[in-house]
Amino acid sequence: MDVNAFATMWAMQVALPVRERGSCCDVALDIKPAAVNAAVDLLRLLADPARLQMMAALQEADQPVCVCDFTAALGLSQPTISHHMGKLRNAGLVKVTRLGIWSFYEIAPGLAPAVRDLLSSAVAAGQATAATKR
Amino acid sequence: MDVNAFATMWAMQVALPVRERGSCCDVALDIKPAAVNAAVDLLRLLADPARLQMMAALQEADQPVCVCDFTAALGLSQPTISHHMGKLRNAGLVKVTRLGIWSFYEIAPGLAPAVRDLLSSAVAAGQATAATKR
DNA sequence: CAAAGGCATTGATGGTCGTCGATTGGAGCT
DNA sequence: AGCTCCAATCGACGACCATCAATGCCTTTG
Repeated sequence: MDVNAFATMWAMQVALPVRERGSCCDVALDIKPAAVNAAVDLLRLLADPARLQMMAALQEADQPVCVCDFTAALGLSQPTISHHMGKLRNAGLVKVTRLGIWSFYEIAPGLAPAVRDLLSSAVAAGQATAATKR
Repeated sequence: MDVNAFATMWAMQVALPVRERGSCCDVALDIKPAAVNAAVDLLRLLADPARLQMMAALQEADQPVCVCDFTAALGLSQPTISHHMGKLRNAGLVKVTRLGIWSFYEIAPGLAPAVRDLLSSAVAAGQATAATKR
């Protein structure tokens, strides 16, 4: 039942189907708290321009990417990039391999497909809303 | 090319394919800044336990949901719920219809499918990572 | 009309996070 | 050894945000 049917019943003075005055408060929050916290942590990790762009670039890159590449591409200082990478690395989203002086980052091999889908959906949704907001 | 081939070439003292000392900094950040900002805004909206659970509940609900339902279900004060709902409403994610003294919320009818996919992916990724972290 | 209930708004507060400068630790080159 | 380069860590500052108490608006009920 949509809200139009709701309003129609209201106009017809028909009793509300479930809810009456004072009989509030029954919603189905059927997601486990642990899953909610995990989802929120993932979303907060991606909810940053630098981290989102780095993750998107790593997902489309066919080679591991050096840190120094990101510093110039994003216009951020090296400690900031390292700080963001540390968060992604600590969360298990990326894998680092030190090679000589450089540190090369790539998407973690064992990353859950759902997380990859989340990343893809995020960029797709961003492009969609950016197109409509124009 | 994966990082193993990278390391192999390094051990064999083969010259690095593209990168040499001092020739850093070339990555493809092929996402428009507007899309990045839109995606980040969306992610930050969903990166909150209350908002994520409310959006997930609205997406699975077959009826518009009253505000008072969320206040009790989430254990938050009424101004806090209203504050979160104001953000979701301002972003165009939900639609509100006042009916008497109650305000009923539902997913915005014209919401882009990509955004719905993002929401679904978020809960799926949260459940997946919560299962692996166990 | 007066009272009560539900929701939105405001103001204030405490905590979190992004950013950068400075420093440290390695690794290669001379 | 000494120098240079890159990356990670530390400390600090500034901004943003989630939360709640108080208030006001609107609607319904008595």
